[in-house]
Amino acid sequence: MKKKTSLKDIAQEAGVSTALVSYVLTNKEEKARVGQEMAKKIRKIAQKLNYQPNHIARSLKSGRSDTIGLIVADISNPFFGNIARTIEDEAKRNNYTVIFGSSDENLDKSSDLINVLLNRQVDGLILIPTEGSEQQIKQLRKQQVPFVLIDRYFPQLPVSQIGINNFQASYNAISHLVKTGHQRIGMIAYKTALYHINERKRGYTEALADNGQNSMMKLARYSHIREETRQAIDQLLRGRKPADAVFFATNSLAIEGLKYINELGIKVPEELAVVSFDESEAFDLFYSPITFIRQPIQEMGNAAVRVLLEHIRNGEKTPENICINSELVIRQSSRRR
Amino acid sequence: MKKKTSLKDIAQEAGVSTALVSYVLTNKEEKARVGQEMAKKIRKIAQKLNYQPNHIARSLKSGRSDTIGLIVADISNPFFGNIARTIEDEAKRNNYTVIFGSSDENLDKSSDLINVLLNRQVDGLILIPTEGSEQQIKQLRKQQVPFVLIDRYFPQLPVSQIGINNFQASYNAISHLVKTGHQRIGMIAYKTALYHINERKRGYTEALADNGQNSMMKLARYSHIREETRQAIDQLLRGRKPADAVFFATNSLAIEGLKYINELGIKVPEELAVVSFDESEAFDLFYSPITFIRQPIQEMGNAAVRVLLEHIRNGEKTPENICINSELVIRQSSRRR
DNA sequence: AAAATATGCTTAAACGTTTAAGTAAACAAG
DNA sequence: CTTGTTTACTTAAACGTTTAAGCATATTTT
Repeated sequence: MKKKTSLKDIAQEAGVSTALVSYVLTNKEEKARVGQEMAKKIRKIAQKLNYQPNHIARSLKSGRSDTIGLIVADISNPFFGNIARTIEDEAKRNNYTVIFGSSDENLDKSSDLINVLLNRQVDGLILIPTEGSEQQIKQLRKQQVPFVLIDRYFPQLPVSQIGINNFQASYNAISHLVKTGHQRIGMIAYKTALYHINERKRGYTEALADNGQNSMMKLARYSHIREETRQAIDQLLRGRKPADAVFFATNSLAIEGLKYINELGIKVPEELAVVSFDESEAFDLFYSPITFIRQPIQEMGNAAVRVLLEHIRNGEKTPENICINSELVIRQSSRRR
Repeated sequence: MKKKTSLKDIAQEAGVSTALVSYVLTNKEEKARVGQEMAKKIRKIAQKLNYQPNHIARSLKSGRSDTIGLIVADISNPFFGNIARTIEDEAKRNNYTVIFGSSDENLDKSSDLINVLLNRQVDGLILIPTEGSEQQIKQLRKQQVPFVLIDRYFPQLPVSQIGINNFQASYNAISHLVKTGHQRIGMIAYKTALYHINERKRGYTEALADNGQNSMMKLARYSHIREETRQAIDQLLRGRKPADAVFFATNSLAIEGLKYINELGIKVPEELAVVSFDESEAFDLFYSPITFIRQPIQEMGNAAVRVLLEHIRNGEKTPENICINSELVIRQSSRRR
């Protein structure tokens, strides 16, 4: 790679010190009382040599990198991809760059990534934490690294977190299914310690209880999503009293589930109503468009960046918990029976 | 953020110079003939103080950042998300970090991003270039920045590019539709100057010509994908001799198209066979799973990283063009009629 | 006319590393 | 007992910035 022009090159060409060049090119001419003519000359030379400041040198000096690290749980899931996108946009709007990595729901990978990003001197982190990463989070807190969690959160940890009210969203979705005449509503969720998922389960259970219905909760492991989602559906539909509706806790579960429902030739919503958390193009395309809970991705991403920059600039005084409203988008798959 | 421990801190504690510490912690003790005891002591102190090297300082010294920049066309599209993922994995395997941005198919944004990434002293770039970005590419070449293009390419430019044989893939897909008895095969593609898309069109046209069928090509603009895809379908299905099959040039087009096909109540594949480029979860979920052209994302991503690192390490002698085979995944939506 | 101030620049140190070159002491070889 | 070699370290410069402090010279104030 061709060597880039430095302040020194410009200084040489202009016959002045690098300090002067620096003052001019960072618009501190006033403060540094640089002569008008010289300023003009320096700028012209900078232009001619196509000077671009070396961000690394600047960072070393300033101690800031104007970079934030983003760790998502799985970048191949469009939900996280979209979060990444809004975060990148919002960061850029604030003159920050994003370095990112995907933990792929893996604790070691997540730990590695945190280290890599911190070594690159990111000014702060935005995390979609993996199951079991409390220790990593606590460690960050101890090191006083500015960071915020997004999407997933740990209610017992005193750290800044951005999310939705998973309990309420779930409760509303189930209420909707009850109102539309469904009497045997199953749910398929992950077997996990992740709080946000368990809140979704709780919303389901309480809504059913409040309506005098029994819970039919089935769990699948993330690592065995295909087989265990299928098993779950088999169990829900088996027996004398099969489910007449199913609520999926995430888009990935719904997609696996719907594939199987298709294979079984089960008609949605006639035989089985379907509602899912999260969004997916596949939901639009299904012959009976799927009712789903839309998470306000843009607001979440923007809030994460805003809170993080706040922490970076003012030091983390007090954690900020932001809960944004989600929306139930009602479509054909949960039509009144 | 708490100040991290530096070589100086360790040196102080050990009562030696920073140089010695550096030699030990970069495993150059042999070469620098550091005493065994002292080496041990230094390592112990480093451990105790949880020393993590400052990557920025190292970069400034070495001129390398061990970072590669990635610019994708649209991170919210899972196709690009998956490319990003494999690139990040492969880069990490080679001890490189990825900084990324999404150009969102926008020339100015792309130009901005290139600048930001270069200012951060990335060692090289991987680009999914936007339409009309030839000038930016040429500029990079002139600056002798190591870079490779992936997915999209400019055949007339002497730069390294990774892609599939779009012409052949398209030709095969159409041949398959012909073999399965389709006689009026339409195509919906973007109105664009992007070479890879136009190769897909050419594959379609030639395959039809070789089989004595007439072209029914419809174009939509990326910026008006919804309306114009619908128009295109209307046109294909109108008239005395409506299409009996349609070939979509990308997954986004297919998804828009299929939504409309659903709305119209057209039965796939009985009334209309469907084949698409690219993959999508929605294709699996469609009541009649969609036949599609699977791009070897992992191989592409790995190749991009490999070629880029090659260029970074050895200087770009001669551009490398890599063409990887794609695969036609045949399913129900193109069943024999 | 001396003192104060303004103007336009330079010097030098610092950020945290790396690494070639230097040095002092211990030891071996002639 | 000089000379040479080895061992174990230190010094110092460098990467490209930023910025406080310094220093002439010119101009204004008293």
